[in-house]
Amino acid sequence: MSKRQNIALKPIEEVLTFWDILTHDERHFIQNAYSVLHFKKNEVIQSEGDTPTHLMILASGKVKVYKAGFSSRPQIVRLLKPGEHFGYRAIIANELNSTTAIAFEATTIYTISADNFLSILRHNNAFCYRFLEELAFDLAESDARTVNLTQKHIRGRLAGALLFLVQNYGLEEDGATISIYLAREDLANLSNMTTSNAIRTLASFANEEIITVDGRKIKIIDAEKLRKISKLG
Amino acid sequence: MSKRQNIALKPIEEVLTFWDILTHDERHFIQNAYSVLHFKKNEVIQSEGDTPTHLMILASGKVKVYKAGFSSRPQIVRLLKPGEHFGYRAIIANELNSTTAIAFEATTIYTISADNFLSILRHNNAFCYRFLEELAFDLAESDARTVNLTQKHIRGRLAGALLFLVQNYGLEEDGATISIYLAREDLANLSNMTTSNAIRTLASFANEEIITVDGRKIKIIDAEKLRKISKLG
DNA sequence: GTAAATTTGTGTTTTATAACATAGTTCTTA
DNA sequence: TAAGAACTATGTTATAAAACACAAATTTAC
Repeated sequence: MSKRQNIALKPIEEVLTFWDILTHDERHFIQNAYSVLHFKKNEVIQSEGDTPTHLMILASGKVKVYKAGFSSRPQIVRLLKPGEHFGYRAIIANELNSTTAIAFEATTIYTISADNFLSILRHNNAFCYRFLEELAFDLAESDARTVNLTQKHIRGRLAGALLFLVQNYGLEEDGATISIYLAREDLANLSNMTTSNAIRTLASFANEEIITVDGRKIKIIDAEKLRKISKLG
Repeated sequence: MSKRQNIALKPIEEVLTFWDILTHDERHFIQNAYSVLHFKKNEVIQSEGDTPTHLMILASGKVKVYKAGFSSRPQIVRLLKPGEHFGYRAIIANELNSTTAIAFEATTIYTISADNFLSILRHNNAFCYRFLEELAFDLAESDARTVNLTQKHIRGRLAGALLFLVQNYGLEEDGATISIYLAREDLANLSNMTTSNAIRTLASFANEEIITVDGRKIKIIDAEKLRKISKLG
C-alpha cells in the first residue's frame, strides 16, 4: 500500500453507504478505527493471492478489479466508483484475495481492518444483511458475465462492455459521452478480446455511427442499436 | 413444481447444514413450515426469470443449475449434491431467478418459503453470516470460472471440468471413477464447448491414457497430467 | 421386442478471432 | 523540446473451434 497525504476529503460518514445501519457505538468505534490511503494512477491496491487485511471503501477516484488470466490477458471483473466497497469477500470467505485491484486514477480509500469488519458483521444483523445483499447481487452479475463473455461474438461483447460502462459510470452533461475514459487495452480486458480487436471493433461501431470516438472519449449515438448488438451476439 | 410422494427420506435436521445454528424456536418453526418436493429425472425445479419463492435444500439426488445462453448453449454454473442449498440468491437480491435448476436424477428437496427464510436471516445473525460466507465463496468460484472458460483452450477447459467433478462429487470405491455420470452434452455445457468437441476431446484424453471411458463412466488414470492440462490451457 | 428417439462418434468445411507485423500517433519525462 | 515509451491503428496470416453432415450405438417408449 501507499503513503498518506492530506487533500480535501469527503468525511467517512458521507462516503459509507452503510453508515445509516450502524449503531451509535459502532459509528463511534469506526470513527476512531478507520484509516485513509491514497493511491496514484496505476498503483496496486491489493494483489491476487495476498491475505486480505481490510475492508476498503472508495472515497474518490476509480478502481479496476481483475483476475490475472493465464494467457497474460487479465479479466476485469469489477469497476468501482466512490462509495463502493471491495476487498471484503476474501475476509468473509476466509480465503486469499481472488482479485487484484488497481487505481485507474488518483484514488482515496477508507479502510477498516478485517477484525473490526468481522466484529460488526457478527454483531449487527442489518449490517450483515447489507453485505449479503451485495454479494447476492454480485454473484448474479458474475454468472451473467460468464455467459456474456463465453457465448457472444466480439461485437456483442464490446457492445455489452460499453453498455456496462454507461450503466456503471453514467454519462457526462452532454447525455452521450461515457464518464470514464478507458484505454483500448482495458476495454479489451473487460470484454475478453485482444487490444487489436477492441480497436478494430470500436472503429466499426464508429463507422456505423453507433458511437463516435475521440481518443478515449466515447460518445453513444445509438444506444438502441448497441443494445441490439449486445443481445444478438 | 411437482407432485409429492413418500419414499424413505432423511429427516430435515440431518439434511440442513445450518441446523446447528438455529435457535430452539426456529427449529420448531421450520419443522412445521417446510415442504418436501420430489422431482423426476430431467424435471425442471425452477426457471430463469421466475419469481423466487423458496429456499431449497437438496435432500437426495443431483441437480444442475444453469443459465440459458444466447446461442442455445446453456452454461452450467453449479452442480449440487445433497445438503446444498439453492434458489435463495434471488430472494436475497430481490431479483428474479438468474438460473434454471433441473434434476439430473430422481431428487428430493426440502423447501422453506422466502418469507420464512428472510425472517430467520433478519433475526439470526449466525444464520445470516452462514449464507454470507456461502455467497462469498460462490462469488470467487464464479469469477474463476469466467477466467477458466474464456481463456483456456478446449483441452484445458475439459480437464478443468473433470477435475471439478471429482472435487464436487468425489470418486467411487475404486478411487478412480468419477461419482457422477454426465452426458457428453452436459460435459460440454460445463466446459463451454460443443458436444462434438467434448466427445472428441474426451476420446483424446482416453487415447493419451489420462482417463478411461466406459459409456458415461469416466475413470481418472493420471490426475497429475489432467491438472497440468487444466493449468496450461 | 420393435420402432423411434436420443446420444455418441467421426470426418470435412467454414469462420471468428488470435497472433503477428509494422507504422503512425500521442503521451511522458528528462 | 527532444527522445523514448506507450498507445492506437491496420493489414496479413494462422488456427482453434464451431458448424455441418451423417453413421453407429444406445436408450426410451409404446
